Amino acid sequence: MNIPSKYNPGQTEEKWYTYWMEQGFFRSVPDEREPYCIVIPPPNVTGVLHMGHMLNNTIQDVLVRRARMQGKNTLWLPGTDHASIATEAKVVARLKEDGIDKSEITREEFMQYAWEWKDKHGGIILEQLKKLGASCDWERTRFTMDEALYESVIDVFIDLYNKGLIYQGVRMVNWDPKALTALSDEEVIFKEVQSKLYYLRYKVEGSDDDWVTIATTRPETILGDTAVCINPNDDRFKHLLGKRVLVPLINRSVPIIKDDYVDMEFGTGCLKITPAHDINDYEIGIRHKLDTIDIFNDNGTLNKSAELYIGEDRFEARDKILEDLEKAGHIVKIEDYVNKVGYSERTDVVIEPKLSLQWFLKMEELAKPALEVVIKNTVKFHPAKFKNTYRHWMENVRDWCISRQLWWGQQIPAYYLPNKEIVVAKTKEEAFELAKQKFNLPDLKIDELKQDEDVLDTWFSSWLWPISVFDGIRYPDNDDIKYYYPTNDLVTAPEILFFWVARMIMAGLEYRGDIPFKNVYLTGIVRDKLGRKMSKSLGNSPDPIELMNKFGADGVRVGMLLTSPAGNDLPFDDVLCEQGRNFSNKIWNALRLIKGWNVDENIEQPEYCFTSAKWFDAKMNAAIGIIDDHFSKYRISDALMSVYKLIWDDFCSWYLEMIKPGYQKSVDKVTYERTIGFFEDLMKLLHPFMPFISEEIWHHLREREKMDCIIVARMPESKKFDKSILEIFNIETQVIIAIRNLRKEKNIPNKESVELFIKKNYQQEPDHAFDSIISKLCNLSAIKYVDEKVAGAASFIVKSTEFYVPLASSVDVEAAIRKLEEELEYTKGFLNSVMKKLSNERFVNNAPEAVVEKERNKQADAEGKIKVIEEQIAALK
RNA sequence: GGGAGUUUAGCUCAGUUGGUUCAGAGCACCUGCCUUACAAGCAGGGGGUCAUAAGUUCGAAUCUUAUAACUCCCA
Repeated sequence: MNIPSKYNPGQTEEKWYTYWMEQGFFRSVPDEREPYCIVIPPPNVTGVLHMGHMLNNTIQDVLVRRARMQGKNTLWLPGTDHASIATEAKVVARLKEDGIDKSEITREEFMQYAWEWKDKHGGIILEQLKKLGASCDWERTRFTMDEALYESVIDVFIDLYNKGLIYQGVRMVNWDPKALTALSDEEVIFKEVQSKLYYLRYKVEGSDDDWVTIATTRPETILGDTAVCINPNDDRFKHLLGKRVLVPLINRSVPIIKDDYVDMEFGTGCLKITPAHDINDYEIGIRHKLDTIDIFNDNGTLNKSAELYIGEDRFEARDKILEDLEKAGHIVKIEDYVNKVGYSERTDVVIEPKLSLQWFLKMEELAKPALEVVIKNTVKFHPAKFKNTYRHWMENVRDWCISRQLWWGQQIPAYYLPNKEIVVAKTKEEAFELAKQKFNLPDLKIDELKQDEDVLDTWFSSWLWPISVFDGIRYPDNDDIKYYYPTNDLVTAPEILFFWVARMIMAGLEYRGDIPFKNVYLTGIVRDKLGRKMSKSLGNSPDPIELMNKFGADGVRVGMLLTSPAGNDLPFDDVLCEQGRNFSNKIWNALRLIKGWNVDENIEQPEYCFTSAKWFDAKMNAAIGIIDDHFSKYRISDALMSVYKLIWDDFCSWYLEMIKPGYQKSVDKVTYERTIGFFEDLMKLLHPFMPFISEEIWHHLREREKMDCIIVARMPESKKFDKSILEIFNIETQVIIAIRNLRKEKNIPNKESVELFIKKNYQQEPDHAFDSIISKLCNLSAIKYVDEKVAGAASFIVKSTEFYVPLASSVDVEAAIRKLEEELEYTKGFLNSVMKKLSNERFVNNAPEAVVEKERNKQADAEGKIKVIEEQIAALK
């Protein structure tokens, strides 16, 4: 057999992915088996694969592959969302390149362009996920604008409207003047900006020279002022109460009011109130029944209500008004000031707080049960610390603004009548009939109905995802939804805990009467080595595809998982993937070793092989128990590390070395078969983490039938095992390590065999089980059990057993004594600490029996050892 | 300003109801080895006042309180 000494993942990975697809191993349809289902957090159609997706989807694939190997009917359902703002921005930009302005084309034409764009670019991420090994059922790929999902969104809107949960209202929204749409709070990024605080003076009405000075960062908004406000406890301004002031330049008379909101320490203690353009001012405006003057157009230019600078951009207007205020003598002073300004996540322009008519969904009633299921652990969060954050949000939830001033998305099914009334219905025809009936308008013509121009927030599609992908909104009793819902696990980032996870729980409870998933695994954020978030602008994100080309998908998967406990950020470093690649190579070489052996059916199994196999069997079963436990707690990194150590340390470094036949010797059939069996089980344990190399090895180990693939093999379960052999082995390894150290110290090459004498003390019976193994690993020519100390030999002590290795060269007695004395001192100190506990009556009386018993054992061990050491020292002297 | 979380080896993190030699793992580091599977490797080794202080307890990395630093969410 000619296997290269370096594993080459590229070809192997592509080969197996294709093969799995051909055999339909990812496909799932309902049957009698227990289902296991994950719906993918739909990536945005505008995106390309980044490190966050890599982490997230690697974890999902691990869970899915494990479930599949546990014999469950496993479905990982892939898909994408339409990302209305981001996609529309891309499409608009593309049209602009072609010289087309969005305002010049119809909605239908625009939608056609958008669909073309989506068909061309929308599937990139999903294709990239295949390279990672994602075992999704691609036949079930869904998109939030697919007909079924689109209609589900509309149905839900109508239903919630009819339940009185959806309403239209004027609200202060985050307005993006470039995208011309409202944004949710989560889509606004606050940045610290070096700006100025302008102190402006307003003349008191009817006075000659009385002035009030206010401070503002946005002087252009004074044109929308409708009051000046002071704190009721502020004695400095008491004399002003009841008076009015004139807004500079336009001389609008506005009242002076008092409100607790005003911070007496900040600025001058006088606050200008612009209800149309500041959320806090808006609330004060409501409390004091102030006028609201909106001075901006939707695109951020000033409108007629501003009286001045009409048609100019808000920032140009700021420059101009400052000049004019200066000339008119209204500027008192200007200070440097750092404040936080909101920017649009999508277009990066400064957000304008703006009053606008939007559609809202009432949250309070929906939030209550959604909070309860998390508090009661019906939906479990991993890690659980996010429960607190979730509760805090759900208890302070605000109504959800669900309308967006865009075209790409589900158009709101609300129709306006000439009489300004609104009807909500699925089609224009239905709306027409409804309108005639409801408002008694027999003469109404269908063309007089005008549908709301706006679309729904993308999250208003995503929150239905675990239901709508199975068409469970339109057909609540279909086989798929009944079988797969509730799904099992959801893997996502904590950043979207609220506006996605929470809302899915609400929708699930509302439309299925049941939670959408049982477990939520929250990943961390992938950062660079310096702890910075990966971003395009910093250019600090590696290209996942290149990484996979360099280290193999298996290697990158391991790299992603090695340092990513749930909920913790992952400081990513290439060396992690390198570690993964090296691990692949280690496994590969274990295969090379075993496949290089000559198997001789005529030889008996040697004792050392029998014992080695017995030990490894126990070791593996113990490890399986640990791995299962890690998985049950969603400790994926720990599970991987357990598999890693089981393969590398226990299997390769210990077991294979133990059974490895000598140069040009053959291995017996029993040992060989046993070893192949172990290797198979190890590959099964590894498969969820490293699907490709494990499948490749699986097929090298034996000739297989077409469908006999590891991806559908049964995961080994922990069987009963002999614990005592593990304990004995631990002691034996100490002996082996001591002999290796001895060889190193004394410069005895491994090729040169030595003898080992063992002196048991305290009537202990020799245990020969591992003698042949120690003999092999340490190249001993003989092991002899003796009753007397061996003079002139190097020695060491394990527990209270003495070991002697006679050496050709003379033993340095001084050094030996020094070493023994050090050990004696340490052991005495240890005994001392044990005795302290045992002589403390309160310890003996209060501590549990088992704990006291253990201390007594420690005492006996230490005393025994001390005696042995002392005897050795005496003998040497 | 309000809330939550974190702090253990150079780095990233484990450490369950306080109780085994409990101070751990991986990586990194140091030393010696190209030993017929693997130098992408083998064998061995060093390294931490468990953020600080006080308290509870027979016993504290673990529980309590205070302090400090950092992170996130909300306003």
